[in-house]
Amino acid sequence: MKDELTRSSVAAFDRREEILRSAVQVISRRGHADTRLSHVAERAGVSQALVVYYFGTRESLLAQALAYSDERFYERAAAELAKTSTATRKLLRLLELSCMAGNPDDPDQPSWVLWLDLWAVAARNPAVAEHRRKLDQHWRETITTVVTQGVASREFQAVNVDDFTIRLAAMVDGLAIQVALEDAEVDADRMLGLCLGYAASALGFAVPRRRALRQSRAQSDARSAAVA
Amino acid sequence: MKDELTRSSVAAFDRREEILRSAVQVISRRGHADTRLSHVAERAGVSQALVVYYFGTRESLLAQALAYSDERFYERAAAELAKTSTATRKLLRLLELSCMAGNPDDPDQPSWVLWLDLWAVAARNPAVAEHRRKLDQHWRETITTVVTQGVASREFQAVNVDDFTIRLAAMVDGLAIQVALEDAEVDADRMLGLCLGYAASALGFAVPRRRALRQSRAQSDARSAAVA
DNA sequence: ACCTCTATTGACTGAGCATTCAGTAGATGA
DNA sequence: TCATCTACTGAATGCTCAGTCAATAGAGGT
Repeated sequence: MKDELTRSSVAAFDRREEILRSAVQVISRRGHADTRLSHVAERAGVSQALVVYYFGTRESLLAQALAYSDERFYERAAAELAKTSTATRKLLRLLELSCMAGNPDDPDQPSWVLWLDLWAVAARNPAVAEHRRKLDQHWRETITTVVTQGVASREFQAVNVDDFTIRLAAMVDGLAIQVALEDAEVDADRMLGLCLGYAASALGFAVPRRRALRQSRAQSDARSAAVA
Repeated sequence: MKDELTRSSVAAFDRREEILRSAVQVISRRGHADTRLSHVAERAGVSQALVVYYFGTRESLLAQALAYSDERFYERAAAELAKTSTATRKLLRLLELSCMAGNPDDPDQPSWVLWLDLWAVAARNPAVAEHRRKLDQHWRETITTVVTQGVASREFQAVNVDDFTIRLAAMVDGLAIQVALEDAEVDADRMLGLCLGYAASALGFAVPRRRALRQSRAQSDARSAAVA
């Protein structure tokens, strides 16, 4: 599959993305700080010089890789939301997506570890910081929209939407840290339960029984297996 | 003040801590990844070789600096708690301490930026991960103890203490990210308000009017000024 | 007076790595 | 068939740094 594309003469526009995907994987495994151009090149099956050819500098490559990774996540979330109708289901789905901390090897399912790097990098790199700010704002707007819809449709009780959104987003981030760092108490399932519980009690809706990560997990495991 | 100690013949045991403090400051400013032994040495006013003499490797120095920084924070928090009696006041104080994202130059008041680095490093370095896990557990136990006390004394309504603790801790971490990265919506005051609001509604106590960060801020500003 | 131990340094080195460069192979088009 | 452009490479280049080493100065002990 890969080789065909590589050999094909028109595959040029794929290269860039292929390198980005490789970079995401390498960063996930080794961390932003320990990611070398040579690692990325090797994983992408190209020369180190080509990576520079496309991205100019290492810093630029890494920044774009980080951006690529979480943009994919938001795209996916948006797509899922569009397929869902009621606000309650939308919120549920949003939280489910947030709680699957994918294995670092599947580039389509970004792992939370990358966020840890993103935050650390954003703390000193203004360009990355700006990008992160935008993504975060976008994310909050997504939540806000869903909640507002739910309040309007009487699925949710009236709340201060801004406060709720910021609290929920923060809780997700905070729990994600625990999951990413493999805390003994908090795994992905617990994380989902805690987020769901908070949202349900703040918004006054009932949590559907047995809404665990089973289905999503099975799905993603299948994909990982297929890839490997 | 510094010079006397440096010149003194018995100051040897200070060196180590002095270097650690310098490392904390450099990491705060430049980030873990961009911290060089030479920077730390320069700031501590010693030779680069001496830093290696005390800490062996760069990695070891940085790990110990991170550890040093947040241990100081917990020590301070514990001391403050001991001075406070009612559970409500204890919780208030805990949250206030969590919400002052100190300026990176004051090593006694660790800034949240360091946590971002700590998390990113912990994701790949098992030793750091282990240390972080312990600290986090300790932190949760602190919260749990206060809440349990409050429930027992009827200051708080009965809750699932474990769930509450994890949620609150996560919320603090998540909001801290925003504060550290200078989000437009969330600054330290807003952070405190949101945490306080959540705790108050979950535990059913009343938030004291006008409990902002003013006093703590003034205090810390004064100290920073004195140091500079 | 001599030894030894500790804290400290300046100067060195060698590895690792991003970036540069001079080129090649193939496609496109005139 | 020649010129040009794009994708791509291998091999240099040169810099940055962590870690080594041999040496010194002073303190304490004998």
